[in-house]
Amino acid sequence: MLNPQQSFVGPLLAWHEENGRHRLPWREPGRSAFEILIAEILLQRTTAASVSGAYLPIVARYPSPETVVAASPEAIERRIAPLGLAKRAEFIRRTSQQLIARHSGDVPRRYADLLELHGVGDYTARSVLIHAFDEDIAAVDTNVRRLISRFFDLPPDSEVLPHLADALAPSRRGSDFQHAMLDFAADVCTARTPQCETCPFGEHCRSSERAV
DNA sequence: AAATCGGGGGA
DNA sequence: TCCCCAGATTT
Repeated sequence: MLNPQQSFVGPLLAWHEENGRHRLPWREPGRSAFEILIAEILLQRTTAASVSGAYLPIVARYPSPETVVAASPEAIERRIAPLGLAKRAEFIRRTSQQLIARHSGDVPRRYADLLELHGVGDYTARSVLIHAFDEDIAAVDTNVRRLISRFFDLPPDSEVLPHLADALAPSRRGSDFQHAMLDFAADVCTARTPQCETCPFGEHCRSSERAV
């Protein structure tokens, strides 16, 4: 019985290197913490494919909290409306106000400070820490929950799942690991018809014996 | 704890 | 048509 680093993390990172969605615009090196925060808010309950079309014009027009606050709320909402959940325009506006008032316009590096931002919950706060500040932790969204619960044969609502995901995050590769879990769950370990036949985990997946 | 927000895409 | 999507806020 291999340990999870050998049976899960290693193959997952290898799969990601070959098959990951590396061209998504918010993953480009050099993105500011604010641009990453905006991406994570736009990605809430919204497919990466959908956000990828709208992201570049938005961060080009609103690259900083100051530019958000200076703009009209209606103009921001018009750009977000095609993605659904249009109240996220107000989330972004209020969060930008908070960043200016309490953090000198910068994105804070502390989890507790991030959580206080309007529109930022546990997942988004962790995502910013992972992708903007290189923390080796994990963020459990619907994709990661599905992947981990299947691979380790745990109930999807298990409370150990976030702790397990954190423990699996490899040193200095938290961002790659998070992207790998998201991409693999979106492309192979999908919600409806997972591609178990071609899954690189094979029988290491503890759900592989059974219909998933 | 449950309701609500939401348009877009895949099966 | 139904289900799902890098969740969080409100009730």
